[in-house]
Amino acid sequence: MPELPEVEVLVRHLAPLVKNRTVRRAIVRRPKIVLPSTQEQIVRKLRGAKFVGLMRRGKYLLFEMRGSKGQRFPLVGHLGMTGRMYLAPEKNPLPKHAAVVMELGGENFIFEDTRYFGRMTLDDSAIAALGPEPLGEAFTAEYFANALRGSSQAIKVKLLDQQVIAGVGNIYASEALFRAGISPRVAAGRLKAGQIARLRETIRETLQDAIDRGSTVPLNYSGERVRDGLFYFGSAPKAGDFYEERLQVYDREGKPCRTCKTSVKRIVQGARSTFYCPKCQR
DNA sequence: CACCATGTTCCTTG
DNA sequence: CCAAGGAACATGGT
Repeated sequence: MPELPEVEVLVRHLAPLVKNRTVRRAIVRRPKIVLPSTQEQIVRKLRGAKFVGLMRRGKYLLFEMRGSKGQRFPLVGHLGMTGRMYLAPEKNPLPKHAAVVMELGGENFIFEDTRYFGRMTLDDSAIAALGPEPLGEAFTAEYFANALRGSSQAIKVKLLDQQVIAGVGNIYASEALFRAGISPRVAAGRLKAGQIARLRETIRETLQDAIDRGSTVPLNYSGERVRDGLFYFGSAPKAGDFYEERLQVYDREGKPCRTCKTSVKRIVQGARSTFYCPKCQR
């Protein structure tokens, strides 16, 4: 579920649910998930702590906590590839891959992650290393041009560099390049000023559209499979029963480009799939 | 069985 | 030292 838009939607969903709640007890079922913190540190620090606020930075969730002695501290979450966070009734059995559980009284805050690539840690150093927020003011065309200058790396690969832009992942990188009409294989440093400005725009549009359309997973696990906006590749439930096409190229290998009908191509860059239209993307 | 998967980090290579 | 490429991590779906 995890690129910037998914994390943003999750944060908006979770923030009012956790605000002012107190952690009675924290359980670490998968110690790897809290690294570089230790299981003991997490358990000790979270006992009696209260949720003060919740923000997103790149693909990270930043929980602002107030400890039992009044001290503020950050709790940093990352969903990895398969992480999910939600509240569930305390009587519910814990899911198979529950990595960290916080008992809130009546409900549990559950961080489950089948592949265990995610994080829930007290260490916030990763945040400082991130590039600007693509939807924020610091992400200007000038900044972007500067960040790309001199790089021989393919632009698609460059877009995944969290030190350049925070939050773009493998799906939206392909999507933004399609919208900009730019080939994913061009060296980042060879883009013209106009293309860079255009790509900056399409990155912002792509991410904002995804946020506006809602979540890619069911966010509410506490009821009977309440699906407040479940969709993923290709389609999204709208207000009615209709499904709307969501992605233009990602995971559409061999399917017709929605613009020109040319077959969408899949290539591998940096050991990851890239999808693009060879005709629309020069 | 083979291959693929929304992410990040670490190792190797040049 | 730096940039770039690719494997590793761990589990599940097709």
